[in-house]
Amino acid sequence: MTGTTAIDLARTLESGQFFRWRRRDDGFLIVTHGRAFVADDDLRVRGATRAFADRFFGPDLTEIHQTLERDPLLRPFLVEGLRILRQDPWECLVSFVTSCASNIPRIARNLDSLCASLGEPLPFDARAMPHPRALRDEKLLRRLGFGFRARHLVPLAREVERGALDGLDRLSTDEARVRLVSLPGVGVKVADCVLLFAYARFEAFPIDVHVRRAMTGLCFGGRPAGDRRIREEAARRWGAHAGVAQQHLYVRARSG
DNA sequence: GACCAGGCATCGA
DNA sequence: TCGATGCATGGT
Repeated sequence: MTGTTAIDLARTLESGQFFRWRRRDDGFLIVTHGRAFVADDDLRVRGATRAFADRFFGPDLTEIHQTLERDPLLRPFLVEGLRILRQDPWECLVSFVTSCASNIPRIARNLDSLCASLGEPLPFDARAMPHPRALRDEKLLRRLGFGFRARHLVPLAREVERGALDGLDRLSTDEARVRLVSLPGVGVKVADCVLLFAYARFEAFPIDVHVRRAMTGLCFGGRPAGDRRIREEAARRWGAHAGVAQQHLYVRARSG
């Protein structure tokens, strides 16, 4: 038993939760947790242990999927094989601060530039996400194309260096969110992405423009609803699995 | 040349 | 607590 049943790797990587991957002839190059490895559609892995890859791929969601299917409103939005990856918290934090008012190709490009410029070399010609102490120069980040996002990244890195993420995994989701939101450049949406994609808090429900549109159409008859009501509705419908539902909604809302 | 993008911080009502 | 605005830049 590998723990990697029922995963569509391509669909999962393309779902906008993780940006440090690239297609190759022989599979996908994945850079995470300071390492680089290659995985193919059959989940054969090179450059990492089975256990490392499986942990990154996240837990099997078959049971959660079956639970979500019972919601007739959500059922048409569900896609097969979509996982919630388990990312490195710092790497995930940088990624979603960078995602602010951006788009997936640009986010990936920004992060690649950052890693090429400041990251340690890895196998497969990859570069790691730089350590927080390496993010010292806002002007460099602006030259790399981060725009106004550069403003927060240096102070954010300093806070992380001082231990802002230490022990976060032992806090409740609400407590962890409070701490994340206190960091520079981190609002509720970015915090929820980090909680969902790095800490496997499946109750976290990031609301971006696509999910907001999908939810107002789905649950509020197309009438505008505040994020507070959307969050309450998601919690009421899907509870501890709201974040998983969110990722399906996001994928479908973007692909049409 | 608007308009929008996996938002956040700030300010005024 | 809510709505408007500025923030950089690239794509449509």
